[in-house]
Amino acid sequence: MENTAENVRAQMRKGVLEYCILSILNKREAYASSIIEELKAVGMIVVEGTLYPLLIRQKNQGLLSYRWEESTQGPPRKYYVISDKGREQLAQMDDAWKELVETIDTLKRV
Amino acid sequence: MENTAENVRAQMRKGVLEYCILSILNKREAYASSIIEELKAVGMIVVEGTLYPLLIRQKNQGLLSYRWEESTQGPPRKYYVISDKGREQLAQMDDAWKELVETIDTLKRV
DNA sequence: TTTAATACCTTGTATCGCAAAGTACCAAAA
DNA sequence: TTTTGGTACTTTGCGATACAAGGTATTAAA
Repeated sequence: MENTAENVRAQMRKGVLEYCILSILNKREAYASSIIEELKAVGMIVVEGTLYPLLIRQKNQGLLSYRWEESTQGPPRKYYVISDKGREQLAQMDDAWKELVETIDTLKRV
Repeated sequence: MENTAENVRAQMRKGVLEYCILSILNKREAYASSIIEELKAVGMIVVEGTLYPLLIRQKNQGLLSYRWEESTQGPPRKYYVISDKGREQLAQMDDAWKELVETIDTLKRV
């Protein structure tokens, strides 16, 4: 049972990923590989085996829909689009996130 | 599969609990029930079935030690104390937490 | 037609938090 | 003395999440 710096980060990310996905899709449509790229760019490594099931879950919950689009460089891409319900969920998550940040801040101070 | 506001909060807390415990114990020694009280006070409900195994895990990792202390009102209490290794881990977690907060912030903006 | 790149998907595993139930100690009331 | 209620610690079974690893399919270039 190791506890590297990487493990610590992975641990902290738990449960926040869903929030990140909705946040990304709230800005623009995207397909899985591009989402992974964006997350990697901000230092949040996510692997395919994590992302695909997550997208399917959110789609099944009605938070997302998707459409196929041809690519000039490879197989067709599944572009995900956030739904009204997804935006409601995102608003809730924004609140929950703010609360969490404040909670940690309070805990450290008092 | 419901998605109430409470579920959203519970989701977000995942993985952050360990950080909270070390943060609390870095301020002062505490026993499980008092830790639950403190977390409840800042709006972070945690139940016994979650906290006790977590404390045992952290103790087994050498992040904490404990000592028994008599109570005037009930059975003896197991006071947990953070160790040097625990403080190192906490420092790593502080960094990881800051990074995560910045990451989310970046994701929302760009 | 083979190879490389891109993209999507599935399976098995470990871990985490929760719900629920159980054990034990102590003091005050019956 | 026995019972009751409060406090505290512990365990078991479950559902959900992320990861590792491997698989399938499409396209274009060699």
